[in-house]
Amino acid sequence: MNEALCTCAHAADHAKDILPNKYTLEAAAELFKLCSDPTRVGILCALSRHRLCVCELAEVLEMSSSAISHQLRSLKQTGLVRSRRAGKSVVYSIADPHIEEIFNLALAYSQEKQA
Amino acid sequence: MNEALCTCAHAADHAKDILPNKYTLEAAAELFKLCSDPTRVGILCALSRHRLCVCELAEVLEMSSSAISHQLRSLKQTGLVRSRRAGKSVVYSIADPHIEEIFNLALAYSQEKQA
DNA sequence: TTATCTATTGAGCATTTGTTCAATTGTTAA
DNA sequence: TTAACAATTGAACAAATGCTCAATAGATAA
Repeated sequence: MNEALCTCAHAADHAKDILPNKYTLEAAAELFKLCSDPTRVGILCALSRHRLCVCELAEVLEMSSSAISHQLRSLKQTGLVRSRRAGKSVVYSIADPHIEEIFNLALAYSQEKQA
Repeated sequence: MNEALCTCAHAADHAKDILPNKYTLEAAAELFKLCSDPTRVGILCALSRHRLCVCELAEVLEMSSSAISHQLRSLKQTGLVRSRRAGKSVVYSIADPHIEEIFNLALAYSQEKQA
């Protein structure tokens, strides 16, 4: 930040021009952050095949309902999942198919690279 | 975890069967985590157009070389970027075009949603 | 050699994150 | 109504994160 200006050739000038603004960078980071935790990845992965209630998700991921519920909260707040009450249960599903596409692409990549 | 078993209908059984294993979920999360910080998003975004050295990146993103260098370290360790020394400078570039694709998809989405 | 520019590294520190636990709210059935 | 199941919430706390600052290393030129 408070450093002497770089004396490298200025490809930087063009890079700076085309860099998306701060808010776009933050929005993209925010989107990725939602997928940056194994628990949330598991939730999104499970929901991309089935609508599931909280306790089902808890069972699938072998975690407490409370932990799942906390994570669902962030996913819902940012519009990645939606919920609907069904009797005692609350059923969650993926809200944005666009996200699902990006998500599955990355998941396939990870699965492939692992092998 | 130590809770009474869910008595919901068992769509959970199938969901559990097709859920990728723990390591795949962690690998996917790890991949997303690298893109989950505005600084790293900015770095990847800039590098997807130009090869740039550390101090150029510092200039583009208006941050200290030290901060940039720290972030480049994680990006390099996980194989998203590569580096090459060029005189006093070290020039970084995107290592994996597959990642670039996923990344740009998410960036476009964020940019669109913002408008 | 010394001086200068560039990059990396590690310690320190404030902030954020993800979980557990306990309490509470919603819904249904006895 | 009361009891049981399902979900949410908030406090607490350990772990991880991302920065700054200062020291160090690498490369080049005087």
